[in-house]
Amino acid sequence: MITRNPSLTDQVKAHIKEQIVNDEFEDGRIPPEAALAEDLGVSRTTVRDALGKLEHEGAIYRKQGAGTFVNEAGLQIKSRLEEIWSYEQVLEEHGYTPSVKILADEIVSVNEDTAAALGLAEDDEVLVVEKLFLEDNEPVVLTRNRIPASLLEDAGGRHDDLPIYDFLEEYCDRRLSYYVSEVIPIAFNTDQAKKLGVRRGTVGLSFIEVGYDADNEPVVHATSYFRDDLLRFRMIRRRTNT
Amino acid sequence: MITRNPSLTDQVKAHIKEQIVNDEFEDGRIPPEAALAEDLGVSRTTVRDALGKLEHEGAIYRKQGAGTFVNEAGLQIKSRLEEIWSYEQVLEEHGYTPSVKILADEIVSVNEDTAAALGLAEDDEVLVVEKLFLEDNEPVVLTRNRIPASLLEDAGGRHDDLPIYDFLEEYCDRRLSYYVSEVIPIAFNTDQAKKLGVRRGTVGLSFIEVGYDADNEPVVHATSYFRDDLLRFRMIRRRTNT
DNA sequence: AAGTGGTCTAGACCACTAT
DNA sequence: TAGTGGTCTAGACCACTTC
Repeated sequence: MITRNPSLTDQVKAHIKEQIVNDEFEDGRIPPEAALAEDLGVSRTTVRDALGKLEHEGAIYRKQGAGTFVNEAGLQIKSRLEEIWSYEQVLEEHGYTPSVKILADEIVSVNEDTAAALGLAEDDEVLVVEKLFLEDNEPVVLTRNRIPASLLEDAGGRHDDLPIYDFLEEYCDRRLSYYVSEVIPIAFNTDQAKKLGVRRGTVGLSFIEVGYDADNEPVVHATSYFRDDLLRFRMIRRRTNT
Repeated sequence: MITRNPSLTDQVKAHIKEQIVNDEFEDGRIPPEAALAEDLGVSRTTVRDALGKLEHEGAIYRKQGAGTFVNEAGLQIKSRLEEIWSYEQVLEEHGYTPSVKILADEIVSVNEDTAAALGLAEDDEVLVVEKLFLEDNEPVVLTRNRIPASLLEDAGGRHDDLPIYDFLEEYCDRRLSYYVSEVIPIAFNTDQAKKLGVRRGTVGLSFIEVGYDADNEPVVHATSYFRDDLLRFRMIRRRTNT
């Protein structure tokens, strides 16, 4: 069930983004919205939506009355915390060729934390998949995903090499919509340190998160651990007028 | 120079948010956009913009063809990393009555890191303000802000008790627009531990960030340290279609 | 005064969900 | 099939910056 017809807005966004990356705008100044709309044969609203997304990503900034400009500093940011989706992708953006090692892939009884996170009963079962992401044989990220066994349509076969969101679409017919993540600094314990190839007590970042599908149902409980010396996250924090 | 006339969109957003908080929608179902538009006497576009902001905040979720619903889980999230602006506010949301202690407030020669972050020359000067945020006499957050001395319009007087963004507006005529933040786990050193009232080597979270004004000029270099045992951050990570 | 982004309207049509 | 959110248009007027 593949859907996806890039919206006009996304096409416009991609088009402008490409011109930005290729440095096709003089002095980093992007043409007026009205001009872009006419050139591309779309309405100004469509152009504005596209520019709004680019602004949110940090690729451009706008000044009322003055114009729209390329944000050189914003373009440099990699590993944006708000946008991470697959760790393969994150590592690739860092210029590495990542590999993945499956450390565990089994169906077990749910533990207390996961049951609470996913709203399961004590005696429910979950599929636990533990993976290690490496770059040049150096471990960088350790993840553990827990998915309710009741969601699995097909219990057999090799499938653990898929990114978690692909797995959920493929084998559970659920589309991951967003995560609520807790950001936690930790000193790795013996097990984590061994898997990540560092000394016990080394400090790193971790996430504890719950992923929700389009119906706002929790579908995955995940914990991730990162080597701070190899991967560091950034984010753009904007003013909100609550 | 006070501007600010809440836009129609923001008024609509606040109105709907209030109804959500007061649990005025049956079964967590929010009325159709067309109905809201008619009831409030605004266009559907305005309603959609307002709902879009609420969705981004995690207060609601939408399902094409089905409707718009209250996101009970999303409403519970406090201390959203993307939305932090003042630490006083963060602590208040946690139910504390925060106090602030000024540990330093002086003009000094810039160091290498700050010069690079703010694009200053070697011999430039910066105003350094170090603050400790406490709840019930218990330290929670330690921050150090560095602002180019050249931005200061008024060098004298007491002003260090203002939140950094108010200070920048008041004394530098600059409006802080966004931060680019690096999220780093650390083991506190002797100095940090002493100020935060924990043992040396305690693990905590830290930010290193650069704040930009409306003209996209860097105006502040900040470092912050958090006690993980007292304050923990969460965030909503959404899918992006690149 | 001219030009630019910001807000808002009214309406059309499409994609998807529910029944 | 009816109802809902998603996309897009065309145009008006406002707020602000620049010259």
